[in-house]
Amino acid sequence: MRTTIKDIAAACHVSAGTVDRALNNRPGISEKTRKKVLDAAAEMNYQPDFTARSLVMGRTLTLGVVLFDLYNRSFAQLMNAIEKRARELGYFVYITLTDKNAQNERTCIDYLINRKVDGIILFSVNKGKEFETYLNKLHTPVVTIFNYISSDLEYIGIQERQAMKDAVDYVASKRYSRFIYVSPPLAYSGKSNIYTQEERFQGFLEGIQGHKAADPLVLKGADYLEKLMAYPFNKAEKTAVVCSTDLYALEVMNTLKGIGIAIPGEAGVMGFDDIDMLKYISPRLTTVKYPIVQIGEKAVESLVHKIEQGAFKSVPLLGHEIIKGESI
Amino acid sequence: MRTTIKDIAAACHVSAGTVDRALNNRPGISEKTRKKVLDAAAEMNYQPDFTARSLVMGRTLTLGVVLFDLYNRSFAQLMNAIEKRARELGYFVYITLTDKNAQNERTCIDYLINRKVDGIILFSVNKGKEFETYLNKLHTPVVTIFNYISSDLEYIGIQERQAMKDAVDYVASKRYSRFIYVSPPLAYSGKSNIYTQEERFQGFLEGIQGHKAADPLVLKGADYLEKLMAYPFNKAEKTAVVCSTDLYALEVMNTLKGIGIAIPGEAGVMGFDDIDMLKYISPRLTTVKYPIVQIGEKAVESLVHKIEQGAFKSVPLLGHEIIKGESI
DNA sequence: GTGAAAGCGCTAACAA
DNA sequence: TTGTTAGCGCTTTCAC
Repeated sequence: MRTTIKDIAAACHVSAGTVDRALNNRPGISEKTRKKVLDAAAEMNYQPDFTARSLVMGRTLTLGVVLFDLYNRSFAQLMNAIEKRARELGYFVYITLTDKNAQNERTCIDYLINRKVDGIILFSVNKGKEFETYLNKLHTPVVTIFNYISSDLEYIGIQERQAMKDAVDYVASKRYSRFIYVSPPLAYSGKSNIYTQEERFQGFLEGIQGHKAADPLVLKGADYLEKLMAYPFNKAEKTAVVCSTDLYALEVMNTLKGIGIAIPGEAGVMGFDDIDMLKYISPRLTTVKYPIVQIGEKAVESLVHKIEQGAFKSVPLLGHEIIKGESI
Repeated sequence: MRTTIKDIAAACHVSAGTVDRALNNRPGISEKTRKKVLDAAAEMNYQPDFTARSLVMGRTLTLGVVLFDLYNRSFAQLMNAIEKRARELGYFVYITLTDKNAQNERTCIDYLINRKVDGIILFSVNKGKEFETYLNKLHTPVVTIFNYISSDLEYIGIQERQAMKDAVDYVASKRYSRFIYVSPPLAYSGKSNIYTQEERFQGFLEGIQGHKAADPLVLKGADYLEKLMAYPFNKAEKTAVVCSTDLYALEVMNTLKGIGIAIPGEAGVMGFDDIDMLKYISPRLTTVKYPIVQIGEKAVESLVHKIEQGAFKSVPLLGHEIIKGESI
């Protein structure tokens, strides 16, 4: 059996309370007994049982993360940052993946609550009043990232809309007269929380409004590549394909290359995310970069602040930057 | 306050024991009271407290994963697979990232133990007798992946050596007369557990032995790209650059492109891992594919089998396959 | 079939 | 300064 506080108490001929005082640096104990207990604990290789501690304290020193999956590079980087910062602050991390399934997401959150996590970092596909109420009744702090849910909930992210608008401005400065917007998730509009995608789309619309371009072709849904192949690209009127994430942009580039459209000669491609793999891909994708690692870190910090100090450390929307590649 | 078993007991005028019997489908309770309790529980929105249950049962239904980081694509895919399978089997997953720091890794394992995880999936940088003893004293099942530690510990992986040997055979079939091997982690030989890297290297050595090639240039350490640039590539004697992972292969390709060496004209490049990003990169990297998702799934299944049935579900080394690209 | 009581390992309030 | 006691919410044993 593992050494318990009782074993130490017996070995030192003191009570469990005293052992607790020594072990956890609590006041009201003499240096002498403290040392005696500490020595015994070390010798007996005592390791505290967090399960028991959690039960009595009602805290677990654990954060729950609810994410779609780890396929997207950004998610992996995000998760990495969260785990790192959390452990620096003394917290463990439960990772739960929802596969973008709303029902699944609810189950994940429920389970995290049952396991008494001290806080939750939530990248949600759920949204709406009912869900909001549910979250607020949790009595467990939640910080949302990327997909905004409501102003009642702490949120950390970037100015998605402005970022995409800036991207479009940049594209326009390169004299493109026709625009295609690629964002398959928009097909889930209304059904799922795709706030981030919707904001980017709005930013795109606002962006092209400023420039006298033809009505854009908007590609929502999984068949975007087929639609793209049917599009009449032509050198006289250069077309810019603006994508809501780098992954789509890469697919677009592959497809265009496949049908012999020169990039950026005939068509320009704009991404969003600046995933780290881009450096191996040519032409270098022009994209929007934002501080994904910081988002993870700030989310943890704000959440822990709430847990320990009672209030979130509110974080202003973080900045972004156009990475000028060769694809536009 | 959350509804507890006591609340239900009070509401139903029964004892806590009876509620427990009803809730957990235990025998020794009439259908009538069971229904009454279940109804009350549903109505009162009862959610069991895992912390308390864990304390008394000594089990947490939680698996701990110890990984380097999530930067490598394969790790992210692996983690994704582990979480998915684990939750299918009713387990939650603690993710802990070690940054390849041996000390850190020990701390992670210790903490996981204190939190009473039911099992650990370990991708270790530690190794050696002392570490082995430590792991064996844990009384918590451990399954190791990739970096083999000892035959006393469950291990899931592929035939790394044979896989690299096959890769070299394939390369040789393409009439390369000179070989460079790239594996920066080999610089940590002896210091860190780099079993996987060492096996691949051995496979490489065994591989070229069969083919009358000149002594290979082996690039260990972080300066592999500089060394590569200084290498006298020449068209008459084609050189194959065999890399221990795709990430190095991509760096190599970037560097070679940078100095104007044609691939595969002057130099061939061979990878290992088949990360999913390859499909966006040209020339298509020739590489070795292995079932990373399966490794994650099998690790979970074997571990859970051990936890629940008392014995690991021993898994034979999984297969691999050469993906024929255009880089060799 | 059900209730009462003990206890998992720890913390915290109150006595001494 | 120290010991004692009473839980945290649940499971489990043993009476009845």
